[in-house]
Amino acid sequence: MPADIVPIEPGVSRYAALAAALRARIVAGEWPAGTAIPAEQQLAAEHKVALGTMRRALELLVEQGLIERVHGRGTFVRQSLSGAPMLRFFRFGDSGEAPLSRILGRDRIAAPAPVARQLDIANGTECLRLKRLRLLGGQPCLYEEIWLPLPLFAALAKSDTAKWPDLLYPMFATKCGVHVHRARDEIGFGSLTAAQARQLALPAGHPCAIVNRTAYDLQGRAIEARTSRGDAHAFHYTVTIT
Amino acid sequence: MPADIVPIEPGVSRYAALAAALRARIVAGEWPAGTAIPAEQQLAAEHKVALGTMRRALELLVEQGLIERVHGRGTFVRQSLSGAPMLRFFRFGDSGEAPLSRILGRDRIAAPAPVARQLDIANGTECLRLKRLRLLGGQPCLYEEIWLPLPLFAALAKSDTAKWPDLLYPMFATKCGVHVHRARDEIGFGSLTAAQARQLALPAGHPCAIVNRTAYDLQGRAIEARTSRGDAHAFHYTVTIT
DNA sequence: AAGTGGTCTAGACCACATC
DNA sequence: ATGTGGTCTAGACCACTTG
Repeated sequence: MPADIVPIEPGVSRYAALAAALRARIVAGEWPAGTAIPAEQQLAAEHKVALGTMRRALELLVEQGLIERVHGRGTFVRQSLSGAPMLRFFRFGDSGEAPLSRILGRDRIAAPAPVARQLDIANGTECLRLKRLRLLGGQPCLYEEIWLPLPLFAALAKSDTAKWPDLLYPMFATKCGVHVHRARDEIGFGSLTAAQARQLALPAGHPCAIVNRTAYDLQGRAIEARTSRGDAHAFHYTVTIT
Repeated sequence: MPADIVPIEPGVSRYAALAAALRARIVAGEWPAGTAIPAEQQLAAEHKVALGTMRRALELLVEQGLIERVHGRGTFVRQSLSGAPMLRFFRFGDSGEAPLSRILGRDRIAAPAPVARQLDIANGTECLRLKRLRLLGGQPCLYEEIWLPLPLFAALAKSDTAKWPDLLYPMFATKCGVHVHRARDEIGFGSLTAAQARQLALPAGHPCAIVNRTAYDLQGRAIEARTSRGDAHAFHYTVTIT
């Protein structure tokens, strides 16, 4: 055991400490998303540990979804969530085309208690509230209400929503420096209000699936609260348990 | 590298081959569920590999949910699925009490095409079909239709259903030697037929969550097809994505 | 005290990707 | 040819559980 590096915390394995250290460097932006981090050999030498120990640490970060390893090429910092993960809960008639997005409204408003709790911010903190419709093949399929805590997302308060891209998360990264790394979705069923139903071209009271999302950045801060509603009959999801 | 043991398949790592071999011995019943398998030291010596290689193989089996390792105690073959995993999709008012089960009907009937496909058996194979109500705090909460392929579950064809336990999977193990190891649940949405609604004490046409399950044994054979219906408003499920 | 799994080392060689 | 991650070895020592 190298004597110059002692485990800071008793009861924490060396590889766990290494993983935490590397995680901090990634979060700090030392290696931006998509770039390669140094080779395991070099990292092991830097930290004066055996190769196997460093590999164990990197394995941990892979499990946490922070990095990806590719045989022969290197180890890369993962991109933020960027696909259209909300659509995975629904089966709309079409091919795998990307959904269009139309912003219906945007205002600044104090976070009500449930949203404040979800975002872990003080009750009444000012937020940006978006109303948004998503369309597939010209047909509206999802109606969303999105809350973004305001000091952080100030850059979005005045830009022209008509020019926004169809996917928000990449814009969060470029315009606000917020990288969505993880999200928790809570699924339930309900029925549409008249206003919601109008947007989705469905009758009022129609049954809908409700997905309540909390999105987190690399540091683990909750940075988005979103509620999405879609036709319950289009909902489907598969889970494997063991 | 020991010369007496060559990898059977080119391109398959030694630890993967070891894992497959151990898996086969577990599936064959050499170590029943709940019992400990030999120590990693002994297994490594038996197979003439280094300790690290055997550990890697055991790690694989842990990932597959086949074994559990406990520091200081040993490595154990996991029990079959035995909880009440269907209830995790629903939030019924009560505490964490175990659900009661009432068998409403049982008959032998040829598998229709969708069920045959689900169970991967020939179209028209004879099956046991169960109708079953599950109750929590005296209130009916789930209505289930269960299909079991018949040569395998013959032991259940005549036994008194009134004496069956509230959980089926442990009975599958004791009476039929079938160990449910993995299950795939497909979640959808629909509405109750008049007959279903009557059983659940809900109005006909009431919205319901539909969980279509396929259960598999250790060998990976599909051994149960089940459709469960419950009040859509009681449905809730949480997923984390990364 | 004895036996188990968990951590760590310091090497060697292999397989894959790129230039 | 070079550099990357993946596999494998043969040890040592530590931490936990049980008689």
